[in-house]
Amino acid sequence: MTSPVDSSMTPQARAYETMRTQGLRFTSQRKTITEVAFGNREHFSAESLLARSRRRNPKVSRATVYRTLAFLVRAGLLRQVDLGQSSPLYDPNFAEHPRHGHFVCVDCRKIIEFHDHCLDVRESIVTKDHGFSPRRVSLQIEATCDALREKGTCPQSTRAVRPRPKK
Amino acid sequence: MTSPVDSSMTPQARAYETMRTQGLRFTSQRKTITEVAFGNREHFSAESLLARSRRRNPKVSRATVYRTLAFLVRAGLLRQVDLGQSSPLYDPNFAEHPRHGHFVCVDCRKIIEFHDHCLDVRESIVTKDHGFSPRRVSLQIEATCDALREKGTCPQSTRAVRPRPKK
DNA sequence: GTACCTGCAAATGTTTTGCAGTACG
DNA sequence: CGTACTGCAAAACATTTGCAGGTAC
Repeated sequence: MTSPVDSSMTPQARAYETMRTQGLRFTSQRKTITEVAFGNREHFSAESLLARSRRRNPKVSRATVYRTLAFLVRAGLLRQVDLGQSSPLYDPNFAEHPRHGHFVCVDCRKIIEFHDHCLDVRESIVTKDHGFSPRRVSLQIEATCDALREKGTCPQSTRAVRPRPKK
Repeated sequence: MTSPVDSSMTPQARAYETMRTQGLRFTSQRKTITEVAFGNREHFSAESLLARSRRRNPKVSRATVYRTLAFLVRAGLLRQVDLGQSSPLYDPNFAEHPRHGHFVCVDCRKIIEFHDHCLDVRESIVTKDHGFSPRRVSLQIEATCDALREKGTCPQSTRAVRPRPKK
């Protein structure tokens, strides 16, 4: 559930604000974990979040990482996405782009985010047709990169790309 | 990868045929597990598949269930779907309806399958626009059941429904 | 000062694996 | 008959939890 926190703020600021609002304590561990989680746009695993957090603040424990991840997901700031890895990833771009889907490149395993308004509309229509009201949509497309197959290099392969603006 | 086995056969027959083609042995355990997996259209967990298989054939072990599940997924006959449960489910309808998505009712947790050709088309276009060729699409929509909210009962709630025919 | 939070380590739950014995073809 | 397959139990993981001590407020 999204809390009633100003959505124009950065996810990191919203996390702090939500803690304050709910009377949760602002510990150095929570600060570090939140900073690292929203420090860039990459998707990350719990384990890599722990490793990166510990580099900044050795006091961070695995248990606190899991507890903070659960909080951030509950707060609607982070989304757990399952892209076929052994453990789920967390998507820090969810709060700012709640409707994007993911391409997973079958060749290089890179994750590319995308958004398409027509898909949103059609998904909503189909859902209504079946007597439901949509709450959360999760679309993953495993795909091969055309440029990679033709030229042997994958132009997208550097890192996750920001979703295109809505048309 | 789908093997070069006649796709007009039932998934169960295709499983046996694939075993034969690959020179794998046709054991009573594999027979039981395959029968149970494709015995109805419900999605199931590894653990429930084990329980149901053992009811028919006490010789079935947990290890063999996991090994056979991996084989059936590799053969393209079963699909692992992650619908937010603690462990993944397996979808026996995948071979016959490879393009369907899933509604997950937020209220009753029931899983309803659906298919929409317009979505297929739009997904394909979006993927191509980004320089990819789609291989596998996975669409889950968490939703609330309108009838449930209005009348207190969920008409869909009996069991997974077969996808609608393409329009 | 006192909840609330944390780290630790043990518990949990799921899936995988090594190995000695079994049975399919 | 040989080799692939199986069951068992242990191992390997990922995640959660109980509890004693620490700390934000």
